[in-house]
Amino acid sequence: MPRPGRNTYSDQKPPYSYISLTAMAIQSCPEKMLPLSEIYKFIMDRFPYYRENTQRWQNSLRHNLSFNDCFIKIPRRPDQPGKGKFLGASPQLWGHVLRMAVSCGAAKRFKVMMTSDHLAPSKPSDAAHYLQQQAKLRLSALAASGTHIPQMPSYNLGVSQPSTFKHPFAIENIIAREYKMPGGLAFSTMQSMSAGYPLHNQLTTAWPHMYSTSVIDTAAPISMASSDYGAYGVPIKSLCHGGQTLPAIPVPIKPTPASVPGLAGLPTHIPAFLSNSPQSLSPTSPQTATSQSSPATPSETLTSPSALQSVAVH
DNA sequence: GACTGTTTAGGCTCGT
DNA sequence: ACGAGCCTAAACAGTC
Repeated sequence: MPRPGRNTYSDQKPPYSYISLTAMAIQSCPEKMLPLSEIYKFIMDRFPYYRENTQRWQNSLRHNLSFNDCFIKIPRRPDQPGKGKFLGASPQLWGHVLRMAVSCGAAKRFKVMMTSDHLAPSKPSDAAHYLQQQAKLRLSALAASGTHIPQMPSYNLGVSQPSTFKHPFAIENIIAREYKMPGGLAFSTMQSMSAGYPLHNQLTTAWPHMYSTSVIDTAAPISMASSDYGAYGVPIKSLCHGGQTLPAIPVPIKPTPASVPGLAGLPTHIPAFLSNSPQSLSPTSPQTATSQSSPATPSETLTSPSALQSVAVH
């Protein structure tokens, strides 16, 4: 099978949702946040498909970013004039991935997108099974770290056998080709997200005067299985933000509803553990600097059912 | 004026 | 048939 190069996928529409594409762009950036224009650039640079009809897909992308709460918007610093805010990943992205696994929506879409090429020898169900496996691993890891983990009786996260599925469209396969750290660690940007909550990085970058480095979460990175990629190749550990503090400044893109259809069986406090309270995971910093002054409290932002609902494959 | 962000509406595909 | 998820188009308001 030919090794896919940067342009191998050429003009075919990538099997990614706009959410995934945006996540890729954000993760490719060391600051873990990008303005909209840079996200456009990232997508067009890597996916020739998106070099055409820019108005169409960019409008769709903006729609998704606005409609969904997988991303947070970080205001520009006063010394960073420009249009629009910076976009950063929110823990809802993990909920997005988890829900994909639960609903097998990833497999559904994956089947559609991949059956026509030679890139996905795995069964479509493997993607969903793998996501479930990774969700289970994440839950187990959080349990081991002492974080309260609610029961999830409505969801079968158990998988007998982890899949070795790795999609050539995997984010790291795309990003790593160009985003290697000086030390040659190709995936260090991914791992940095798994080791610490990217929001901290985002916020200290955007508002260094507000976010002291003392709030860096020192919780150990969660050890994942050898393969950490879900459907679409989205590296789950980079999306779930295990072991993080939760700055309060980010506001949900849209108000989170009190209840979300489709998550009826899900305990409403699940996002609380996904977000990992500072108390449980940031011993050196019981409270983030601004957790009291934010217009949107972490609980409002991250513990609503919508945190897991988010937007599937958008 | 161009860009950004939000909202509404409709269409398509797929699973139930 | 129906609902869910996703994509696209369009309109509008705000910002730079």
